[in-house]
Formats: sequence, structure tokens, C-alpha cells
Amino acid sequence: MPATSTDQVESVRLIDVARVAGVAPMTVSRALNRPELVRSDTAKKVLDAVRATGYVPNMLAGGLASSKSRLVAILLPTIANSIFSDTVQALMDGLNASGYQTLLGLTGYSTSQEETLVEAILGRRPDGIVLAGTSHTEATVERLTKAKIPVVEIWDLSDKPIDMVIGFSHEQVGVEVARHLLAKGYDRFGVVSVDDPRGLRRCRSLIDELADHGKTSVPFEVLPAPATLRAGREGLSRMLATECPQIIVCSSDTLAQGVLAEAASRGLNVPRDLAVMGFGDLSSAAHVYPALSTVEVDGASIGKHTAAALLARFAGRRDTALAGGRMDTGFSIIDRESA
Amino acid sequence: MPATSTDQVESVRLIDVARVAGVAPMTVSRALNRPELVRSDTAKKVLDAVRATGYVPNMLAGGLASSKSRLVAILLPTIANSIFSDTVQALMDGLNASGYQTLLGLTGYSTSQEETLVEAILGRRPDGIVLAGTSHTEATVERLTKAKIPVVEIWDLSDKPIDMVIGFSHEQVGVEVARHLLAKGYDRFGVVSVDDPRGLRRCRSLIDELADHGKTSVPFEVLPAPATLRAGREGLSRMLATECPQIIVCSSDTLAQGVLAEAASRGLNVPRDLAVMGFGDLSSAAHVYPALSTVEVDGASIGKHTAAALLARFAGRRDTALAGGRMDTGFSIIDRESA
DNA sequence: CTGTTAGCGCGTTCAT
DNA sequence: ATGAACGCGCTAACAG
Repeated sequence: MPATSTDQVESVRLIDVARVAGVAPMTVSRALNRPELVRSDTAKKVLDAVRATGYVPNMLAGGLASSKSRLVAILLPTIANSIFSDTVQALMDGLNASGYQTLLGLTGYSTSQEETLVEAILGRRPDGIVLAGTSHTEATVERLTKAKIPVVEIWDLSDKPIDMVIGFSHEQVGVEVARHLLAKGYDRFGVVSVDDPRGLRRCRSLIDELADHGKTSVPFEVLPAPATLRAGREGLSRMLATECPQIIVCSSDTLAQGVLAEAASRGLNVPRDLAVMGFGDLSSAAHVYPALSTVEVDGASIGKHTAAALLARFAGRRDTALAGGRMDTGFSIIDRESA
Repeated sequence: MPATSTDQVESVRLIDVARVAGVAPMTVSRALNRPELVRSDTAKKVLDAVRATGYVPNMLAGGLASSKSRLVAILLPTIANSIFSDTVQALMDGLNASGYQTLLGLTGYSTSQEETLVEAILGRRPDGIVLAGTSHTEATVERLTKAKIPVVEIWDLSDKPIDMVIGFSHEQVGVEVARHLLAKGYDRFGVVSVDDPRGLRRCRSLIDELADHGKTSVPFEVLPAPATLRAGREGLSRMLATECPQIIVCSSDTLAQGVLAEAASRGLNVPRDLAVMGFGDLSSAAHVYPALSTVEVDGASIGKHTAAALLARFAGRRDTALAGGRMDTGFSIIDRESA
């Protein structure tokens, strides 16, 4: 079989391109990574040689030599729940545009699994790490601190961030939802949550605030993570077995959709017979179910700011928007029910 | 400030661990990667030294030296749609357990974006690549072929796979749904899809099959990807502006949920006034909305088989379950409506 | 603007 | 069972 010019039995190296282009290997490297340092006509010769040979730079070698991997790791509890999807999308878009790629790790809401993943991932010498949440094992924090790379904790706040934090206060969500609903005159509350740390904090904070206003013993159903439609149905079923709330507050939008489904199958009119409140990002249920109130978080904005903060650091700058290493992106309560 | 024993101003290397353990660097490498080749007492010395120094192996250097990156790349259209989440979860779990990590790439349903990502990702010298779908640019196929690494195309089938394929026939889904619904006596159909290649193929195949049975001019609404609840609402709204179908077939479960929401807001009883059919994986809507029929795909199984196929190849074996490089995981129609 | 030298941190290969 | 020499493919630092 005749070999074509782009056959690649043994992988093409920088030196092969240099030979074809008639320049030194270093010039090829520069033409590819810092084109502003070479004359445009030699750059052209190099690029022609790259195309002719089908050269693909070996970033393992490049990373080893330069101590820059152009890799960012993202650790999430799960991707089953879509709550982080806008964030991840925006983050990856921002990073990709600057030539960075993303290592994904799934922690399953377990800090010990996160610890294992962090150790494995640090072996890749990522240029930065993004963690969902601000609760980690001591070992995780220590390793991350020693790694001396930018770390962004997202979707939460913290008094002592490892490095940078971009998120909002889940306690404040709970408090504001409680006050909002009390102001609307609700008296009998029910809370349904999955067993995820931030969701639980939102719900507990809400329950505490209700207690401060005289509403004690608010019924509270907790289901195993991750949040699914089925968990929402199950949560409402259990709740209605013994209670008769006017409004159900859910730890996430997916859960709220499950509650809506269960309510529908029982012939309940939402919000007349039962009001429902969810929590999620902008692309989710709030704009679809008119009867559903929701706390909305702009997940894409978190991702965008995270990418910007990391890229600023990679460029040796400090993101000016991140005063004190911390940025509160806020949230808003969208009220759709009319009870 | 006094330095503790685990300070890591300059990163700890293999040679540092060797010095502390009183052995040669090579012995440390073996103790870590092939423990069966060293005596257990020297292995212990090494492990103690690793802990004392806080050593984290540099996988860039290791990968360069061994030509094994222990990295697998996954390319998906998006993570907004949860349809792939079970697959990704199962795949990552299987891979992680064997020390592999995952690079994530989002193609946004664009083959040219996929091409760009493939090129960038091949620079990391991944040990394997997983692609959602079997439709790619010529350049993508050529690069992947030349890379000489295991490639798994998932969630679809193909007559000429790049390497391995694990999925099912989307045309067959359409045909079987059509026959199923015809057998149930439906006469007036409506189809709502998002603009995603596989979803469109399912729907077109269904429409063709309906035409073969005399049902021509089936109304067909196509909305921009990704599939969201809102798109589903919009799809039904447009459909009902001019048509009066008995059943709406949707290209995905998320879309179907949007259709359900719109139906509910119009006071339509599902399935009495309007039946709805979705498509998705096992964790989704079918088990929650009793009135919703669904084509169910076991996404977790696809992920599990994909991990197994890759790991078999890494070990130099050929996965026996993958006869001819191709595995059809099938799907099933879950019928919930009672019209 | 371009080339040369040296070495990133590790695993392969061979020797012991 | 352990060690020494070498090179993986690339870029930093310096020289010209």
C-alpha cells in the first residue's frame, strides 16, 4: 500500500515539522505558541509543514517542559441534576476560548470521594481547580493550598475560602424565602429536600426562620440524593400522609417538578389547593410552570465569572471583580403563585 | 515561620521520595505502579516516604515517559439535557475505578466544533475517546483513525464505525413507536422535536412509517436545541394553533415534560384529551407521570459497557461482548397512557 | 528574529 | 529484587 503524505505510523514530532519547514525546532514551537515572535513568512512555512505532516503537539511534553498544563479540573457532586449545567457550560466555553481544557470529576456529594479525586487530579498538574461547594476535608484543603494553583469554590460562600469563592449564601436563601412566604400570609408549611449539603442548609435555614416567627414543628421530608422527579413525588406523598400544608418548599427545581406531578396525579390544583416553591437556575422550571414560585440563581453567570477569574490569574493578574477573593452573585425570588 | 516536614515550596519529585526512603528513584516508581515487583518491606519504606513528603506523582512526566496518559476524553453535545447523565456517570465510575480520568468536551451538536475539540484533545494523548453519536466530519474520522487509540461511538449505531459502537438504532425507535401507536388505534398524530440530529432521525423515521400506513402530512414542529421544558411548551402551543392531534410524540423526555406542562396549563387532561409520548433514559419522567408513555433507553448500561470495552482494550484484550466492534443495547417502549 | 543547549520528571531497558 | 543510564517531546534561557 502506497503511503500518503499524511500517514502517521510513528507519531509526528516537533522536530519532524522543523525538518520539513527547514527551521529549528524552537522556531516551530514559537510559531505555534507565540506567533508574534516570528516573522510572518517563517510562520507560514511552519504552518504549511504542520499541515503537510499532520502534526498534533504533544501537550504532555509541552506541559512538562513549561509547567503549564492548560488544564482546569472541575469537581461536581453529580451531573444528573441539571442545576450546575449552565455553570459548567459557561465555564467551559470561557476556558476553551483561551485554549484550556477541562478535567471532570464527580464527587457524589462525598467529601472523602472529593479528597481522592483531588489527589488524583493534582497529579495532572492542572493550572486551576473549580470545586462545587465550600465544605471539604482538611486533607483536601491542605493539598489544594500546597498546590499553589488558583482554586475557585463555587455555588456557595465561605468565611475562609481556600482561594477564591463565587457564589451566594444558602442560609440567606432560606431566610428570604421564609420571610417572603410569611408576608404572603402562608400559615401551614411543608419542606421537601434531598440529602445534599447545600439543599439541606437552605431548608434548615428556612425552618429556623419560620420558627423565629412562631411556626414551629414544620414537617420536613428528606430524600436521598440526587434530586429526581421521582424523589419529588415520593416527598409529597409522604408529606400528605400525615400533614396538610398550604405550601411545599423544595430544595431544588427538579424536586419541585416531581411535587407538581404528584399534586397533578392527586387532582390537586396548584397553587389553589397547594402552592409549590422551587430552587434552581434560570433555564429551568420557573418559566414553564406558571403556578410554581422559584428562587432563581444565574448559574451561567457563576460559570462566566469563574472562567474570567481563572484566566485573569493565569495571565498573572488578579480579577478586579473578586474583591477579597470573594464574589456574591446573588439570587432572586420569582413569585408566580397567586394564593 | 518554621517549616513543617510537609512544606512544598518546590514540588516534591520522585527523587526526593527516593532520598527519604533510602532507595533508588526507580524503586519508588515500581513501589507505586507495580508493587508486586518490590519486596513488601521496601514498599513500606517507600509509602512512608511518600506520606512524609506529600509526594504527588507528576502524570505529565509519567505519561510522556510511558506513552500512557490514563486519560479518556468524552465528547457530548451538551450536559444541559440530562439524557446522557446516566451514561457519563457509569462511564466515569468504571474508568475511575481503574485509575483513568476524564476530559470533557462539549460540542453543542456541531460536528465542526467536535472537529476542533478532537484536535485539541488529541494533543493530550488520551488513551481512549468516547464520542456521542456516529456522525462526524471527515477530518475528525481521519484524525481519530490515525491516532490509533480505542474510539467508542455511543448512543447510536453505524455501518462503518471508526472503531467500536455501543448504542441502538434511532430509525428503529421511530418505526416501532409508529407501529405501537397505530396498533393502539391513534389516528391524528403530532410530532415535536428539537433540532438535534438523533432526535430528528427518530421523528422522521416515525413520520415515514406513519406515511407507509396512510398517515401523510403529520404536523411536525422543530425547535432549537437544547431540549428544555420551555421548548416543549412552545412546541405544543404552535402545534395546537393549527392542528388537533390525539397524541404528541416528542424527541425527548424533557420536551415531553414541557408538553405536559403546556397541556396542564390549558386544562387538557392527559391522556384523555391529549396523549404524550417521550424518549429518555431510565431515571427520567416515565416513572413519574403515569399518563406519559416513553421509549426508555438504559443509559447507565451504555456507560458501563463503554468503560468495559475501553478497559479491555487498554489491557490489550478485545471485549468479547463487542462482536464486530458493535453492540446494540436496545430500548423499550413503556406504555402508560390508556386511550 | 532565530538557533543552541539543557533539562522538565518520569518509565523503559538493561545490568546487577 | 534493585539500580544506572537514557530518552520521551517539548520549551526556558541564553546566545547570536
